[in-house]
Amino acid sequence: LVSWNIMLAAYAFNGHLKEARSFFGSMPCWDVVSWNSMLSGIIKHGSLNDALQWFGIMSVRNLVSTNALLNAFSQAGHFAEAKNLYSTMPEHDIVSHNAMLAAYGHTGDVEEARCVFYSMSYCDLATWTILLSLYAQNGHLVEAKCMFDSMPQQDIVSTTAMMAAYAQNGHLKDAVDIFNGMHYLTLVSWNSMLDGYAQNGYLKEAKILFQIMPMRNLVSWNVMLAAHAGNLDDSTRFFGGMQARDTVSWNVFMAANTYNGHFVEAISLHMEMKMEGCDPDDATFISLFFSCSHLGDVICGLNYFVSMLIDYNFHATKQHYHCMVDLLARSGFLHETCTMIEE
RNA sequence: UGCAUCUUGUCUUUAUC
Repeated sequence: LVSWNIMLAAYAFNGHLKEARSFFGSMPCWDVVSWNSMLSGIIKHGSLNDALQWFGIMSVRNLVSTNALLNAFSQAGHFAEAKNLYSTMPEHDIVSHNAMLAAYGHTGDVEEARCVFYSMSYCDLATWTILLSLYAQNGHLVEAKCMFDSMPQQDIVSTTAMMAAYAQNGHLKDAVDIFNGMHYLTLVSWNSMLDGYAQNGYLKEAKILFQIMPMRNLVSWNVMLAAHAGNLDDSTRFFGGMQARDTVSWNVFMAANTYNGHFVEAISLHMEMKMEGCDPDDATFISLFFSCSHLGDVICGLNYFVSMLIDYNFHATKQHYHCMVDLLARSGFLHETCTMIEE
């Protein structure tokens, strides 16, 4: 059974969901790991609805299944459901707590995160690292450093997190010091350093680092694409030269267009990205709303808003509502703006 | 008591101010 499970996990983990499903069907017997492997494959590569459906038909479940679902909600931006599941699930382990903490990291809810943290009877390296990043990403660099100093050991992940924390908060020198002191570097370390240079205005250094990096992935390319956003020609050239693109690449390029006032082009990129097989995400819609807002095209913006809710089944976040308020208000629909705020 | 398969941490994109 373990051998079968390993094969199943290989299919599911790498996104071959069709093969995984048929392999699952051909198995002589199943245990909770089999069901969970399929579930996590669907969560990683499929839709939330498919994951929920699979969860519904699972004949055995355990805490791992529930934790996976909790993470699925969080990844999909359904934080209310995540919180609800977390507070109603019959038992928790450190993975459940960490997953919920990470979810609060995404919403920027520092206070809620603190409550979870104080309720935990013990924590591990992941807990400390989640808190470190949560503080750093919300502008609390001192607290982030405090987490780094408080953790019982520092591993490659937490050290990289601290490095990124410095870089993201404008302390490039400190980030470089950590980078130079690291015994070995992962792709994430390289990307963090690359982004540090790019975001802090050192484009020349970023270009050099990009050339000499021993490994690169799409994140590295996207960082460099974003670094060129100030100049639409450069950005267009770089984008055109990319051998592969994902949703983030398209989002970055859309942002480059809006940044340079090319709102119509930004909106049309949305069609192109779909034709290339990249699905829009919540950030894509924020860019779209922004472009519509600056074009004064309320109808177009509202259409996209409805499409986001109906066609894509996304939850509108606070950011999306802010954009809609901006869209309506800029065009003088004050009454409708107030209605949207109130409702 | 110990070894294999499933869930949590670090990198890139977005609005307002």
